[in-house]
Amino acid sequence: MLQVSEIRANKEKVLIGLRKRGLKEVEEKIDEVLALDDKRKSLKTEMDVALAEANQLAKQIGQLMQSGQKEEAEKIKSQTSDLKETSKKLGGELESTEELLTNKLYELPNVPHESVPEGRTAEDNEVVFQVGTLPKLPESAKPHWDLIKEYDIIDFDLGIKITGAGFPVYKKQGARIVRAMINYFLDQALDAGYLEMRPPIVVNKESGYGTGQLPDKEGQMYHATADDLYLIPTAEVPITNLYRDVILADDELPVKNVAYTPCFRREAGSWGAHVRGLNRLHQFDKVEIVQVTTPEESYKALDGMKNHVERLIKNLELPYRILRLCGGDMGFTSALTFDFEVYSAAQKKWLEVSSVSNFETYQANRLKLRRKVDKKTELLHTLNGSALALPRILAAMLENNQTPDGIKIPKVLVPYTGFNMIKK
RNA sequence: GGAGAGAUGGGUGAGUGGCUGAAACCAACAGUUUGCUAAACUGUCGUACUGGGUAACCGGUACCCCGGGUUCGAAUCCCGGUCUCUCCGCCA
Repeated sequence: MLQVSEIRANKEKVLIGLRKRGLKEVEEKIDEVLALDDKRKSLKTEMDVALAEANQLAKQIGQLMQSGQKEEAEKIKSQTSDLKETSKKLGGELESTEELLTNKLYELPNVPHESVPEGRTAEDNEVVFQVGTLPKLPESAKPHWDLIKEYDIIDFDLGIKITGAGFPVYKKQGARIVRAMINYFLDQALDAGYLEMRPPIVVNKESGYGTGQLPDKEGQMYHATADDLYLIPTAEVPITNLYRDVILADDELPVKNVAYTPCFRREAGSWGAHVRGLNRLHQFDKVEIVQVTTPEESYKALDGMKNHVERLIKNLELPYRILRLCGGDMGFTSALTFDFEVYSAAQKKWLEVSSVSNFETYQANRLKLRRKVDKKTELLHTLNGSALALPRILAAMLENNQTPDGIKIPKVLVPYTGFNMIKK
């Protein structure tokens, strides 16, 4: 969530930024927040005065009682009831004002970085890199949903039987490739200096709010209502929340964590051809990298993460492009996001396989994730990126690497799979 | 699931309703002493909001798991909730 102090100090910048997202009535919303904050402050001041006076009187009564001056004490007691009433009334108003303010702040997305292009939809994203030539497959080339049947490596019908649509069962060489990729991605992250974590894959409400999935995307998460827990849509949620309510020392920074987890997404409202095969699932595997760092370092860290992801995709020998997301397409909590897409040559489609973002202080503010600078506390910056999400990588790999003899496995994965070709 | 115990600052842990934002100890930080290390000594040592000041800083309020209540006054008493631990049961 945005900081009111920031909004106040840099109102113009905030307005310009939020307009880039195509947010309606930005100025009204900002002014409303500022007005509520003013109201909050004056109520607080007023209440503090009343409370201070009441405390003062209570102290006096205590002293009088102890020295046995009961009548004097009783006299003062009668003065306190007014104060009590006013502070109670002000307290109530203050509480409702604060609640309203927080709700308004929850509705404001992060302010995009200045490099974020204006725009509404994915069409407006800026392609910052794209490989020179895209692979051309013969006419007989098959999309991955046909290939997985042919080679019997993923079974959607079995998934439907035991769970439902969008929950595939990986089989035989398919299962082994998934395991190989997870290990390869984790090892690569370890080499890059990330510490491996293995978090729970269900989280409580507080964690949902901490990283901003709640209240914004309530409907996108599976909710285990009996215990009021949520299945994670990404490892970002448990990992970043490890640092909720934490004040980090300088020598603990930067935090670099990597985690493999399954991810669960309801994908309510998704339908049609673009969800075919592995393109969009309710459960999938992902290795996620997370960093916590200082405001000075965070964009350098973002670059580092971007390079890491790029290296992974290159090593997998997949054609790819990098997009700088436009204001309208960027996630609610992000200040700057790079998407990585690989080209899936039989579908002739670009598939998003990674999203690398800097959230600046937006998450840290909700998380209360800070460091000490001199004697003051300061919000840190959080970042994360997929490195990588597996199913679409697999889809592109299957399609692009199909040959009459089978499907080739990229060289870097062979030590992990133990085979270099998927065969019937 | 059954029974019991508990929740206090970075940690351990004290706390008769007013003198407690909170003892003491440990850790941490700064300094003195010291050839170095160690030891000893001195000091600092929570967070948020808020008023004043360029600032160092000074003042106010709140916070002893959370939410209510009693009281002039609550870490302390009462009610409700959450969580943790121990034992038993069940179980990968």
